[in-house]
Amino acid sequence: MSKTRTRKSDARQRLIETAEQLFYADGIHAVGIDRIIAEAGVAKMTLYNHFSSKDELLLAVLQYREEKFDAMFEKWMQRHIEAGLNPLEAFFGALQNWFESRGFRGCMFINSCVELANAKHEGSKFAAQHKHRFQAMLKQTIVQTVGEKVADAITPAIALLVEGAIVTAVMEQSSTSANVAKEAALALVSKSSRKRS
Amino acid sequence: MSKTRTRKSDARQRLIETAEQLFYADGIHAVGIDRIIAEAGVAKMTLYNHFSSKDELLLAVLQYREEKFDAMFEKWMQRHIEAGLNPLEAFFGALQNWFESRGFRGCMFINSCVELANAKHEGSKFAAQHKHRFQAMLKQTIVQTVGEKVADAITPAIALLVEGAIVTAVMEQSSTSANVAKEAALALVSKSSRKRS
DNA sequence: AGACGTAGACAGACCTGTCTGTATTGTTAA
DNA sequence: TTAACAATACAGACAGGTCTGTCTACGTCT
Repeated sequence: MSKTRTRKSDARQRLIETAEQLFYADGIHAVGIDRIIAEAGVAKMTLYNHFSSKDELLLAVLQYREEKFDAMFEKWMQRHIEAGLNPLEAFFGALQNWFESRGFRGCMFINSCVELANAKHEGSKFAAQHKHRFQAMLKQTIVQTVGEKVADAITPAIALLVEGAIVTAVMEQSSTSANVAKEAALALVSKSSRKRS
Repeated sequence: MSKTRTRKSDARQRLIETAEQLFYADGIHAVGIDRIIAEAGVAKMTLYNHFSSKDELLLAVLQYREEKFDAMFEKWMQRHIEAGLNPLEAFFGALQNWFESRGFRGCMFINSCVELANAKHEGSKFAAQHKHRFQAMLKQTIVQTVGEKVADAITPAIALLVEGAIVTAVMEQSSTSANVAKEAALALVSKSSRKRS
């Protein structure tokens, strides 16, 4: 309760959360160690006791970000489902919520890949894996709406719409791409369902 | 013809082309002035005589990149059209050519926006404008295939497919997203044409 | 002579990561 | 209850490198 640590490793979590905000807002290269420790209120040696390098901190940040993002997205989707939307519509509703959330600056995993500029970097690998996991979640959502067969056929295309909507939301500083993607996804669903029913 | 300049401003062009390659391959922050001038074989003062800052060099690079990219893309499309594809199919063929080109690392304009992390930066603004110009070109392509009415309705969605395909090609280190986007675009076209014809 | 280039030292800021020394905590043991 | 100890955290100097941008002095072409 005094000015030093309060529990086992409060400092570690504070570092991760601070770094996540800074990396997301300003980019990885633009944020130095000194700024992270200053804003986290932590000594430099504490950082290097928990993480062997900035890269390792970044990796912990990405893992944390994935958990946090997934939880946030699920919550938004749930709200739309409770409002009576079907799962796929709820997905795009959540996407729009995200685009309109404070400080939105695109997908941290895409951004990290771009900044790292090296597919072999652990951060890039993790980002690629995240995209697979996210697409798996999207596929489950589509399965719930149109069944396994149709979902298999159209999930990759809808995933492209989603990625495109994210990038476009950043570039245009607008959330309208979520709706464009939703309408296109529903069009693909209806076309694909008709063909197979 | 000696070891110094050969014409009016050979050095300037060499700086732009060198910086373009380096910025695209490794990112803006990761590439320092010293490296650019070393690889361009130019003195530092020559750079600062032509450009007042790194940011201004970046802007010149983005302008050059747009011209170069447009020319390259047109050439690829033309080749597919000569092979008998319709304009929209040719567009996606060119997209795939791009994804498979040596050193492909996504869209430099998206990447710049991500790295600059500031929508007010001149580079970000230029990148956003480029996207509008590129989408206008895409729309003209769609008009040629399905007419103005349908094009108006589906161009934004197809643009999302294209952006998504670019990002996915980077993340997955694969060009297959070009085909996924093409099939989805054709599906949207056929659905939209049927509805209106 | 003047325009344009080269080479490279330099300032001042910032970067990552190491190191020393001190303070506060919880646990263990007397 | 209190003394001692190990963990953990703090503050901040430091090394060695990189960054952008400025400056001087010199070369080479028209």
